[in-house]
Amino acid sequence: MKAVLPERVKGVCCPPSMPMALTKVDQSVEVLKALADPTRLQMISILKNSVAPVCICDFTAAFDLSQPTISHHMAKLREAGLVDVSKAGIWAYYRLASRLEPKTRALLDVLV
Amino acid sequence: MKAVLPERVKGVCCPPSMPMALTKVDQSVEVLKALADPTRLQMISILKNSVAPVCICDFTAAFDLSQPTISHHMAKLREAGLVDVSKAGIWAYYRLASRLEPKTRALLDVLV
DNA sequence: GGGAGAGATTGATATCTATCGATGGGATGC
DNA sequence: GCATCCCATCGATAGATATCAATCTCTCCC
Repeated sequence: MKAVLPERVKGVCCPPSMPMALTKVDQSVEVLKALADPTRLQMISILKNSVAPVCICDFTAAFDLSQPTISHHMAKLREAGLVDVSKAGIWAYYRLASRLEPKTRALLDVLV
Repeated sequence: MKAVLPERVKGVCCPPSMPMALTKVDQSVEVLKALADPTRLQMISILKNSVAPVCICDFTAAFDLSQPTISHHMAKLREAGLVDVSKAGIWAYYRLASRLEPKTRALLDVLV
């Protein structure tokens, strides 16, 4: 359990190299922020476990939140590229995005 | 591409069942919130790619942020159970938590 | 055309979060 | 003991976020 530590002198630090490209960090953070909310994570979970697109009115009925708030959360998921929307008459149907990045797909497979 | 939609009558919604337990949702959200920040995601990436524990002074030197801010971010990772700390004299060394939940481990494997 | 319903947008507000300066708590070394 | 260094914590503040009421847009139906 004893790990090898670098020789260290007072006031001298050894800045580690950054293994992740900054663009990749920002992309991942955008997706993580979209998922880091109980309502949105449950929405994604529901969509991932649904074979058919889900009417957003069903989410509004299921959660104890106002209609604008549900719409706001779904918009966040849309902006992050996680869901696609299709209109059918006066209803809006959402589903998991069909063209997800492989890494994002893997992330959702682990999460939900 | 045409999906089968449920028969729908005005004003009648079909609340979907919640596939995720609420406790699991909250646990996941806590980890996701800890990771949903560029600085913290890079910290985790660095720790995951390091064989030896990393002195927090090295993070302070690497990022363009004040020492209290670096300490604050690392505390967030600590509170989420993602990292362990060990003191060596006046230095604090951080490493990826040894007893990570399998799901959390899988999450990090996908992310970094 | 006009009324009604679904959903998105806007505006306002309260809460959370990231950041920094200042301070405190140990450990080291003189 | 006392000065110094590292790191955590506290206090304050600016910016981001979640939430709701009100409004707007679009579609459907009479």
